[in-house]
Amino acid sequence: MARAKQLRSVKTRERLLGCAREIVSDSGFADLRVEQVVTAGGVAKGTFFAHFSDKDALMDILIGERVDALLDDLDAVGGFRSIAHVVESIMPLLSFLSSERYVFDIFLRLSGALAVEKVGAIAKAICRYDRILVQKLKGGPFRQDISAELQSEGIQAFSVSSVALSLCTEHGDKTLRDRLAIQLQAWLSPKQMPDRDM
Amino acid sequence: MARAKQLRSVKTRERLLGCAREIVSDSGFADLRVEQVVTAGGVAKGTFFAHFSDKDALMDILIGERVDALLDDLDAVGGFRSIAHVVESIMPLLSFLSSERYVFDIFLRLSGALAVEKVGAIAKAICRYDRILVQKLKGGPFRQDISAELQSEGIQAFSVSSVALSLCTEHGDKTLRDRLAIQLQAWLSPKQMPDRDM
DNA sequence: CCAGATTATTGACCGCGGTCAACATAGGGG
DNA sequence: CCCCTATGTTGACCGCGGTCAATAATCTGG
Repeated sequence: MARAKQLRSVKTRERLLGCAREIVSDSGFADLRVEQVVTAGGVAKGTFFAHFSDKDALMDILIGERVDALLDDLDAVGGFRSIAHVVESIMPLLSFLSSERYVFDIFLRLSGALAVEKVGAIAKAICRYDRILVQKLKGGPFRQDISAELQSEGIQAFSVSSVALSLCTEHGDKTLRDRLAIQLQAWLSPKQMPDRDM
Repeated sequence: MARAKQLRSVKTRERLLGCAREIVSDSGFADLRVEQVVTAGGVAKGTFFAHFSDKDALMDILIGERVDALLDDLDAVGGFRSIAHVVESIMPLLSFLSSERYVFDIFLRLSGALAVEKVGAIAKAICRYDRILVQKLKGGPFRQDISAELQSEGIQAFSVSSVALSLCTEHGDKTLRDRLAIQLQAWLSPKQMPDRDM
């Protein structure tokens, strides 16, 4: 018979999460060490891994909640009115993802569900992101020949590639935004007359 | 005065590379250990890092040369004649990238030049990939409202996102190919009448 | 052929993520 | 109240990537 989780345990977990958040806000995600967290939390190393399967699982939570907060903002804006509106709306999220290479790496690695059961915070957030995009794309002033779902897929694909590029070339948000705007223009509002049936 | 690289050194490096290739062909990229390589090569661990800045640098070479070989095949086909032709042409590359999660991770991490000087094999290969795509897209039966360069960017973005998704959901190439085909159809041959000026 | 200067190699050592058998601390019947 | 069992916690230990001062091998000019 499974017994309920003890209060002591949840408190330990919350304490570790709190310490981790503090460390991240002090020195960023990439420099966080598990040792730091357990020292700050006053527990042994093993305890950490009793609460989180690995370091990535902690990062999944920390980054996932950040993304989720940014999605709250995104959710608050109305339906998309233009390409520029789309770009402006998702830029905060992309800025966060490109703020640290490590964050982007984690995000990509944990973006999908590895197994059906172990869907993490980031994976959940991405599903939510997709739902939000689809909802705001519906009825938007964009191409009608493909579904909002497919439009959303494209936005995500271009977003990821733009962030990846911006991390490589070490340019700022400016380049990211401009490149994305061009790509989304071509994706969401193609100007082609379909003269040929190809 | 800088002295020339000694023959012994080149031979050591080549031996390490050879051993590494063997190990990879035996047990894949992810399971390769630096210790394995140096043991097989009959040198000390430090020697490895005298020849490669880190393990990633070795992977960059090994994966880069694989990609380059696949690009040779791609280069051999003529200009793109259809969406299906594009998909079939690049599928070998995408299959390789999705063969191991580790390979894809390395590929993404090293896909851009971190510094201007240290452009690795993978980054070079991607540049070549882009050039090849652009060349084969020019004059293709696709949309005319955007440049071949932009078309190529989109293909790369959709490719990456398709591979990433296929790694998460653990489906085979089939799903990857189908999803990519749909996305590229919408990207390269939009069916929209531009009735509105948006 | 030798001496000094460069380059190549060595292996003990470190940092850090992750493991695990042993131990501590709760609950819940009897 | 005590014992039993499930749950929590511990810290020594491991694997593996990466470092570096010391040593060996090689080259070059005199």
